[in-house]
Amino acid sequence: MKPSPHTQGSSGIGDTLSVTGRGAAREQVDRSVRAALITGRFIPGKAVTLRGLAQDLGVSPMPVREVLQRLAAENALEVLPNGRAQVPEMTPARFDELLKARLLLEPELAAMALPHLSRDCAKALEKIDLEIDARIGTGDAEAYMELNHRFHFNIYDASGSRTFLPLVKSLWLQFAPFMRTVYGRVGTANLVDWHKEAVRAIRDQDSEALKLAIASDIRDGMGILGREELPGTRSD
Amino acid sequence: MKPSPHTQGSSGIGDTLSVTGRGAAREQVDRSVRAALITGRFIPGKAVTLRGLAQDLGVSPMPVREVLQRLAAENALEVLPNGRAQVPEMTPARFDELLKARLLLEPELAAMALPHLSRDCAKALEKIDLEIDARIGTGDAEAYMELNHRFHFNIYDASGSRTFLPLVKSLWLQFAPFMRTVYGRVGTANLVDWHKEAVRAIRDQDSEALKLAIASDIRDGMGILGREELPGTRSD
DNA sequence: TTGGCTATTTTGTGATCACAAAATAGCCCG
DNA sequence: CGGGCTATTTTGTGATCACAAAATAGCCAA
Repeated sequence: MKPSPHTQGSSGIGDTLSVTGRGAAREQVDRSVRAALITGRFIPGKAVTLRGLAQDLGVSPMPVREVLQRLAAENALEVLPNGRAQVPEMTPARFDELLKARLLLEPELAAMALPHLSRDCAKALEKIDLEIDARIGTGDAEAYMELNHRFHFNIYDASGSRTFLPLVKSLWLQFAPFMRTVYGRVGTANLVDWHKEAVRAIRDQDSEALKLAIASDIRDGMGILGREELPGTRSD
Repeated sequence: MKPSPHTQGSSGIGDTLSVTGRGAAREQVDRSVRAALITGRFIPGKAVTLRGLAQDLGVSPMPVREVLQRLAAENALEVLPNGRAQVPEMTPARFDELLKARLLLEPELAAMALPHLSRDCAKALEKIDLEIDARIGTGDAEAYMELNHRFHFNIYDASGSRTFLPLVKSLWLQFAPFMRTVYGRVGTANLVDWHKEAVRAIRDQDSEALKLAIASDIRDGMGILGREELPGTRSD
């Protein structure tokens, strides 16, 4: 395979998991592409080709088409007038909007999940956070993003929400690919650990404290970067 | 065509608009289905079939598949484990979530749009609102929903947002099909006209007043119904 | 060497086909 | 007349094909 300079090459997306059943191919493609987006393995601005992905995953272009449409609907991908799909490039305005939307929705979603979060869940979250501490400073941005994602959605998923949860997932798909670019450069260190504060709030079933912890975590996580990375100035 | 009792019959969705060009078929299907959803022409719980829609619109099942995937990703449709797609039925919990999400996002989005709303835009909005007043009391729920949608998105679209706007559009696609069911029964009368208040706020470029007007409009519009329609009790 | 043009290849799109699962209709038996 | 079973039809899914547009590579001339 000889990828052209404007298209995304085969970048280790394929996993040879073959489960037979209804909608198996599409589900496999969906999981693979979503995982690739969350960990930032797609380069913004470079086109992801239908046949390329299909070949990488060992399926026909058909299920890939459907998955790409879904991800485009979630604004994880943008389709250009020519029909090519790519991870949209980040702009200061878009970054500000994403931050604002996250701050509005995620603390609320965490509060919704709070009643469903048992002490065992808190234990599991603490374990994830310890893994994050271990990986921090190693510069392994991909592992950090994976774990951070898992921490947040271990909380959010407990909400059982059918409205807020998809919205928040869409937001994560939008900013995650960009974070990778920056974490690789800035590093993941010197983040105040609001995760521990969140775990404490969950143990105490303290809704307001949890909302504050989540909001602070978002602000810190997205505040570190963005400023030096993005061109132009932001007003706040 | 003989629709089975569990599938959506051909319900006047097709419009014989044929524009040639790249992605023309998909765009036509997309517009048609979205319009049908916004005006509540799909019955919740009844399956919408691939081949049925394709035949109604005079295209192959292929572009319909992609559009349905997109709408499923926006939570406008739900796909059952068997692969059938349908408008999800409303539940009290989902209704509350939709209301909460709208109250969080839409006033903010309107405020973002405010600087881009000229005096001419205010005039256009006033015209739409007058049309609404004319149609109110006639019991024409479909026309009311069409105009109300146009009023709100004449504001929202001006924001140029690439994050909030899609989220809000997704929310509208989720509650609109349900509203039709209720408006047909309750009627569209006795709504306090917060639209006029919104227009005034736009003329004055008063951000806080606009946010308040939008929030109040949402609360009134969704408060009238829901309570008597939905089974079970809601806590607030 | 470089700029612009053409030819080849690649890509998205829409249609059609084959297949298996699911839903429906029809039928027989009680 | 009603209920459970089977046969037919319908449906979603994945693959493949044909075509036009777009992108790339290649080439020739200045």
